[in-house]
Amino acid sequence: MDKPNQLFKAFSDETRLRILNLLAQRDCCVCEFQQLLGVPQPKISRHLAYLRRSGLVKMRKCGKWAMYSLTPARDRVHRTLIHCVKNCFADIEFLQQDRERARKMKPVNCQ
Amino acid sequence: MDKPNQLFKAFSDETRLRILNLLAQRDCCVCEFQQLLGVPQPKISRHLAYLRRSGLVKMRKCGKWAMYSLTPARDRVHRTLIHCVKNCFADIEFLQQDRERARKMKPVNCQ
DNA sequence: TTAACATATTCGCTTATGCGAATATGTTAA
DNA sequence: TTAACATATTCGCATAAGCGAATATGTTAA
Repeated sequence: MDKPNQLFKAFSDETRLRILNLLAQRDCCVCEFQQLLGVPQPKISRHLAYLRRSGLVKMRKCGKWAMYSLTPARDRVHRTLIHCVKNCFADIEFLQQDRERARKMKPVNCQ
Repeated sequence: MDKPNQLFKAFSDETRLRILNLLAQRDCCVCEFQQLLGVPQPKISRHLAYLRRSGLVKMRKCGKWAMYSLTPARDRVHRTLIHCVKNCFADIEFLQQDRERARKMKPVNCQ
């Protein structure tokens, strides 16, 4: 994953974009993505693995949960794309709804 | 092309990214892309058609040439991604080399 | 009108991508 | 230790994406 287009590719799938959109708001575990996005667990895990390989997210184990979060940006492209996720989606309804649902959901009990 | 991930997908191919990178500097016709990128003409035309369908570039006929240029950004994501092309590629060598080559090439004679 | 140039598109093929189903692994709580 | 929970991975398949070769179309200049 050096080629800049690979980074764009990581953002080019709807499920991955929804995952990144949620992570821009707060850390989540797999079962939270599952409930928030209404998507089967293997599909979530697959895309999280892709994002991990792309260097966009990292995972920490926390009891029986796997907590995912965004990594710090490595270069300008990375920084800009994450900025985009954080700031450009206000007018995209389904992404705002995902965030709203996350705001209402009690986060997993994990320190 | 409404889904935001479709826009990222347009940037996720190396040839298309190189085309957009050149267009961020100046308008080009197909035969210029061909020389500047060292890529077969049908491949260039195919990716330009893709970018046109994505609403990222527009074309004007000019004699026997087809001059391509970036379209004005329609929304925040579009604006941010174009900004990224214009400003984030300074440290990506092969994209800078493409630009440098374009700077040295005498543009097509077209008003 | 013919030749050379510029561009777009079609075709057949190969590879990449994404998916659901099934399954494996690891963790916690009873 | 057993059951329930949480997550990751494998498999087989379907579709998408990208490619080169060939060809079609349109334009200019001789």
